[in-house]
Amino acid sequence: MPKTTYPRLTDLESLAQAAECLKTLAHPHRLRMVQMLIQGEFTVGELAEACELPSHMASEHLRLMQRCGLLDSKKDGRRVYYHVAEPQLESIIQCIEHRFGFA
Amino acid sequence: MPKTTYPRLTDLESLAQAAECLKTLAHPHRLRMVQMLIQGEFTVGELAEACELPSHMASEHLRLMQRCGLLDSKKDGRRVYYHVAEPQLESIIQCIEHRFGFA
DNA sequence: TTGACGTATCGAAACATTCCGATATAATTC
DNA sequence: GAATTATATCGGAATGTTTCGATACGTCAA
Repeated sequence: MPKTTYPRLTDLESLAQAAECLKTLAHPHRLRMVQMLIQGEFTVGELAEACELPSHMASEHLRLMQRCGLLDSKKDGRRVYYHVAEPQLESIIQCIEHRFGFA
Repeated sequence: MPKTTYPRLTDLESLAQAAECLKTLAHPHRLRMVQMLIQGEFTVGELAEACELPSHMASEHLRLMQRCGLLDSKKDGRRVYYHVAEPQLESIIQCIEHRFGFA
């Protein structure tokens, strides 16, 4: 008797990578930062102010998102501008916005 | 001099709710379960086997996803069938699959 | 070249998540 | 009703995340 057949399964290693990105995104302040960054570049200080955070904490959140490839940054004098690096990020945010009725 | 203008910001409470859902989804075994469930109903045992997990752990993962509204379940005898409750879940998974090149 | 500014890093406390063995419940079979 | 099967819950150890004050670094202006 044959075993139950399942849908094709993605290997757990790829899923773990996806999960890490998602986990990084799954934070209210980080979601707000990404919502802003989808519309353009902002500095650490601007993102911090929008999230009502001390800027050293904004910096830390941004570092995490940069580390997993969601964002990138460029320096201009003593400011650092962050921007979206992952093209798919906008669609994911749109799904989320659509789901939760804000937008 | 006027303050910098930012994009309209979603309130942090809604973002926190979205973040909680995302965090729940952000786990390799849970992603695999959801990938399966998008294609139909499965029991705890089937999902556990597909993830190579003891079934009491699958049960726990499923409980978490049910608690935040991603899944729902129905009982049939001593088996419990889980299925997708959140319609937007499929699009989110598609974004992720598209991003990571599996699918 | 001193002081202020914008950003980043460090270390530790507080908190949350994951995993697992043990145990419990509920439905079925013998 | 005793044993078996499928699922769920409990408690705790291990691990990871978040936050925050303190501090450091690079850049700019005076």
